[in-house]
Amino acid sequence: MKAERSLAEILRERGYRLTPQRMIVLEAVEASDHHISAEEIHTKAHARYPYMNISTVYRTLELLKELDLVAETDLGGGRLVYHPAGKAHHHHLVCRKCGKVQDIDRTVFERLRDELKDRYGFNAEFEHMGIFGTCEACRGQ
Amino acid sequence: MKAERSLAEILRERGYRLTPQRMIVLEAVEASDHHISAEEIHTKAHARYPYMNISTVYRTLELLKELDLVAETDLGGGRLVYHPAGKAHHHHLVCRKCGKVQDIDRTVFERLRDELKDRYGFNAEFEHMGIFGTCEACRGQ
DNA sequence: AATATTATTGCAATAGCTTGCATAAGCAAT
DNA sequence: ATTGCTTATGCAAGCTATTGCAATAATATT
Repeated sequence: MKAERSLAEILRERGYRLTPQRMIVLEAVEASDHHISAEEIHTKAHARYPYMNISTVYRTLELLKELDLVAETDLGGGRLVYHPAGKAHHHHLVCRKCGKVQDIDRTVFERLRDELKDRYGFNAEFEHMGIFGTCEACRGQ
Repeated sequence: MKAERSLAEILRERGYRLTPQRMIVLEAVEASDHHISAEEIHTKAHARYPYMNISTVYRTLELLKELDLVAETDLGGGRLVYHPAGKAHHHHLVCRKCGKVQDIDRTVFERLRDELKDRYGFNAEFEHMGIFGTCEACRGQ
């Protein structure tokens, strides 16, 4: 059982402040059932709370990433998308042809991580990777 | 021995045209000894040939990627960089702390590629990946 | 060599995201 | 509750990259 810690608590112990904007951005990401873009977050958040600027949305997302509350992924389409961090699936196979996104387990990267560590002493961050390619259905063009 | 095929030839057999702009962009990438940004390419190319617009540079780079003559990589810093394709090294370990970039062999991704293929039927493109993390020297902060 | 066809370019507008700076507001101490 | 310190926000400007469209230029045909 993981203790639920409030956003206020998490922020304050690092010297950050709780603001309505931060609460609302986080809630918007958590409320969304799909990967949501910054623009969508802004639209939703602004409807609830008019004092909500797009640059604040971006800055808040940056902060929530740092706090490991939100994850950012590039699924193509020229915009980054966001979802709550800490879910089971951690990577995304993105088909260039049909656009389908399949979520996969993080474990597939573990062997590669180890190899980069052993061979180059490099500590790679493989989190919420968008992996582009061609899905099974689209194989033969 | 690989036969050298001219740019004109490669373009024409696909229905594309040879233009001074295309020649000069390709030469700028090939002449550069490091990863070069679109803006740098534009500056160099414009000096040689005044009829050279930044949007043409971007469109030409897109084309040269498709022709496998040029590779694009995200090494951070908010801009994409380009280099001639088909060199031995294919991926790049980018240290978030000191910014050092270490080029590595493509083979490290082969096992992962196979695994994604076997488990999900997914044909992943792992080419010229920028892999972010922490290098050996920066390990202990 | 001139003409027709169609790919390509330049320009300007636009999209997504970031940043500097003055103002506003959260928090701690009184 | 008020004050003071410092973080956070809004605004506007700026950066990298993309796109629609009219003008231009490369190729194939005559």
